[in-house]
Formats: sequence, C-alpha cells, structure tokens
Amino acid sequence: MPDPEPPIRSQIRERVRAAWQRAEADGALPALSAGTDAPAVELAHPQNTEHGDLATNLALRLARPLRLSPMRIAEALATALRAEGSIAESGPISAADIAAPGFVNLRLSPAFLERTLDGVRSADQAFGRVTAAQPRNVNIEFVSANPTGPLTVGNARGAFVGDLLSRVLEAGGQQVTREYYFNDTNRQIVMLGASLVARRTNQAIPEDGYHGEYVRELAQELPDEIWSRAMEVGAERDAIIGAWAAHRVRSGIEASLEALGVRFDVWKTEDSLHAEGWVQRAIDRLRDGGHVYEQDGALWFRSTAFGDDKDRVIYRSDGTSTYFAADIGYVTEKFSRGFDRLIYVWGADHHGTVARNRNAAEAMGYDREAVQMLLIAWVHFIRDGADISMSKRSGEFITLDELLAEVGADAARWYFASRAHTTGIDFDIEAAKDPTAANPVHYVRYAHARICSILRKGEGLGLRPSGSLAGTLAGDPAALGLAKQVVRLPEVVEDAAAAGETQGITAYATELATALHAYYRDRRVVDADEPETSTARLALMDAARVSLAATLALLGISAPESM
RNA sequence: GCGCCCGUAGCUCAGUGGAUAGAGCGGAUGGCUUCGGACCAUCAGGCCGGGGGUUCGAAUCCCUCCGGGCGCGCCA
Repeated sequence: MPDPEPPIRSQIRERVRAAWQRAEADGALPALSAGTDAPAVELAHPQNTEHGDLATNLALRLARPLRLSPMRIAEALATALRAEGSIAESGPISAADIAAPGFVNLRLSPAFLERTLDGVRSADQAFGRVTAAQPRNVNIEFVSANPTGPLTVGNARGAFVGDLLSRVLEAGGQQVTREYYFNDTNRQIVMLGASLVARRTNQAIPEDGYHGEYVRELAQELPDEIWSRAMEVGAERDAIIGAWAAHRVRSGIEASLEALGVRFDVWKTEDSLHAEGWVQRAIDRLRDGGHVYEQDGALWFRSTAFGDDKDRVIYRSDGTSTYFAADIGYVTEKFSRGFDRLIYVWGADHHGTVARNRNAAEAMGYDREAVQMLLIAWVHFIRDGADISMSKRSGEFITLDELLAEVGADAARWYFASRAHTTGIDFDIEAAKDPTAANPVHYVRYAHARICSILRKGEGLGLRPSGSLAGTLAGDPAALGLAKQVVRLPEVVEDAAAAGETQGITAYATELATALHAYYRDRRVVDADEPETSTARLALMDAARVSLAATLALLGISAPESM
C-alpha cells in the first residue's frame, strides 16, 4: 500500500515554512540569531469562519526573537506565500489575510479541495490512515482482569479504551500488538476454588471468597471426575478446582470481549512467565545491577533508589512470589519481543504500582519513558439516577454481557470514546440506550445511512457519482463547507494518535454529520432534470460517505446503509 | 498527613498557550406538496471551584486554598 497522502494541514504547514524561508532569503525578515530555537509552525482551524480555514500564529511567535511587530512579520509571510506560488488558482491557498494581533489567516482553494476529495474517494477504506513521523512497535496491554469471574461493567471502560487506543495508534501509523494478561497463579484462584467447594457442599462461602451467582453455576457444572480427584489430594483441593473454574471463566471472558468487538493478539499467563524463566532472568538482571537485597527473609527491589516511597517485595518471606515479581518478568519478556513502547491500561486504583514498575524497567536498563501506564478513571453506572454498585466478590454486579445486551456495543463504544480516560464519568444507561438521533452515535450513523439512501436514489435514476469533482466546488459555499469537513479526518487521526485520546474523533464525527445534514438541507442532490449537477453532487456525497464510514470504522462502530 | 487524577452551561462532557470558551441532552420558538423530519434553524443559559503569579495573550503553565475521586500492604 502506498503511503497515504499527508493531512492537508501538513501540506499547508510546509508551504508556510517555505514562505518563511523565502522571506528570510529575500531579506524581508531577518534570520533568527544563532542559538535561538525556531518556533514550530502551528496551524489551527479558527472557530470564526471569517478567520479563514487555517490560521497560523507564527508571526506572533517570531515577534520577540526577531524584534519586529507581529503584524509586520505577518505581512512578510503573506507576501512570501504569494511569491512562492502557494497562493494561486492552482495552489492550495486561495487567500491569505493578516489580522491583529498578528495572525495569518489562510483559505483553502476550491481546486485543491477538489483534488483532495478525489483522493479521498480513491483511498476509500484507507482514508484517514496516516504515516507516523516516528513509527513505533507498540505493545498495549489492557483488560487483564483476573479469571475469577465474568467481566463486569467495571471492566468495560478499560476494554473500550484499550481497543480504541489500539485502533487510533494503528491508524496513526504505529504497529500495535494487543495483549491480555491473566493472573492465574495466585491465591485468588484458590479462593475461587474454595468458593466452589463451599457451594457444592452447601457450606458458607469464605468471607473473602466469591459470592456471585456464577459461582453456583460453576459448582453445578464442575465435572465429577475433577471433584473426585481434588477430594483425593486434599491439600491442593481448592487450587485444583480453582484452576478448572478459572479456565472456564477465561473462556467466558474471551467470548464477552469477542462480542464487544475487542480482539487480542496475545493472551499471556502469569504462570508462563515463571515457567519460561522470565521472572528469574529479570531478578538476576536486577541483582547484577545491585538493585535487590534480602531482608526479613524476603527479597526486595530497591525502588526508593529511583524515587519511590518505599522498597518493594519481590519474593515474600514464605518464598511465594508477588504480582510485582511477575510484572518485572513480563517487562523483560515484552521488550525481548522487540517492542519499543509498552502501554498498560490500568484502573485508577493501580496507580500506586506505577512507580515500582517503571523504576524496575529503568533499573534493568530499559527506557522508563517507553513504559507508560494509562490510569482509567472510574465510571459510575447510573440508572434512574441511582448508582449501580459493582463488586465481583459480593456478587452484586452487572456483567459486561448484560450491559452490552441492553445498550449495544456501538452506543457503549461512543460513550467511552467521547470522554477523556482521566475523567471520572457517569454512564447513564437509559441515555446510552436511546435509539434515536438524540443519541450522538445514532445521529452520526444516520448521516451515513442517509447518504447511502441518496446514492441509491441516484442509482435508481441512472445517475452515478462522477469520476472527479474537478471544477464543481468553486462558488458553492454549501459544497465547500461539507468538503472542508470531509478532508479533515487525517489530521484528526494524527492528533488523536499523538495524544493517545479518542474524544477528538467522536467530536469530528458529529461535526461531519452536521455538515452533511446542512448540505442536504441546502442542496438537492438528485434531480433527473439536472444530470450533470446531480452526478457532481453525488460524487461529493460519495466522498462524505467514505469519510463517515472511515471515521466510524476507526471507532469500531457500525455504519449502516439503512436504519 | 503524603502522592496522583479531577473541578468548564440546568445535566453529561469537549476544549490543556491564541481571536467572541464549544458540543450533545434538557428548555423556548419556528420550519415538512421536496432526495430518509431518526432532520434543520433561531434563542435563553458561563466571575471555566476561589485567590495570587508568569505571558503580548491563561479554562490551559506555576504557587496557594477549597471541594471530589483513587492510592499509600510481604493484598490483588
């Protein structure tokens, strides 16, 4: 696949940069004095349309180092843009205005937009993908819920955020591996086994055992042969039954994620990290560096040497390993696979473990900046104004499957994609399941369906989108307005990938849908008496369809052809 | 007490150095002989938690206070 065309913003940025250089070469602007960092050329979409399609504050940024007034610099930049040929009928810019206190406001030329839209249509499903300035091989680990019970609504946000982030990074040109980590060796599994045994024998479930209805079901499904074997060995009874149950639970978790449209490339178990020697190798490595010591019979990592509050136990005094032991083995294992960036999507309650993990990575010689933890803030699931509590152990919770059955994957995806992961949010179940266009996700999906309907209408009259939009936008503000929204997707993706956030994409999707509806209001697309106009407008519809479909695909949300 | 995150319209949330702070919902008003009215348009609604500072320019950066969440274990 050829490299995608760079976002329009990047193309214009190069023009501005070239104009700046020309202004310097022509003597219109002095050169920056040695040792002064050149300011970046920033381009923004002004909110006020009178300020053009793209605006740069470069003159304002240059005023101080050049000791010139911003307006004078802006004037020189505009003149240089003209001299460069960037402002011309065939150039990308049709006009450059300067405005106080020193902005240069640029307007995109219709011919440039027409060419870009033709490119959008031929890119089709690849539209919106961009090339990364620094391509990375990224490992992103998320969900990683222990196999002690079904996924709950509490796991929903992490699942969607991890999936959405993966999609966005991929579209942004990164190579992404999605990974799920099962803690399958610790005492929670034993507790799960003990809970099953209690259910099976009608005893009281241990206080810190698992009380959910699913435990009763698992106890009933437990094969007699497993039961008999576990009873024979006695001491290992709970562990054996727990292991069986964890295996069953894991299958359910995988099925739930599948239903969400969340897929993983690698499923890793804690057990394998020990068995394959990764934990031991990591500890050896730390020991070689003098980063571990023994005290009170336990093995400690000297985390305080890297700024942590206290040192951290790797092996307890009873010889058992902590989760942290597996964590450091896992870091080693991940880096051994060639990743140069590790992302962990964790619940906010894990924030206390961030420092030790990054510290250990640094101690083992890795770049701590390559190890990033995303802490996902809590979600309050609200129904009729009441908070729905969730606790896997108490057994009072809504499963992820139940949430999905009620509100649907599309609506749930949108809900999480449109909110920053650092912010605690209220998830109103009644609002999310609203099937009408009052729900933004359906408003956008409807726009796509509407376009498809119009295309079908044209098809029925023998009118098909023309091959090129050349010469059809100039003088049509309605078409230009829609076109400018359609072509923005690549830069929206670029920003989202750089920030590791998805809110910008849902915001863009809404704006694009609004632009489509506005165009629909102002222009009749299909008119049997005006075939030439119709085919041109159908071509614009086709470009809008591509952009809407690509945006929704990026979010993992369906784009129906009819609703 | 210490650390991290958060505080923006009635509600749910965007915006993290630029021009008059935005969207959706909710509220008010208006628009269908017309390609899908699941739509569109207009209006009302903000000392951006308070105060101080940095800057030509602050919701955004720094300090401080207030309020909320989460953490501070040889638990996970």
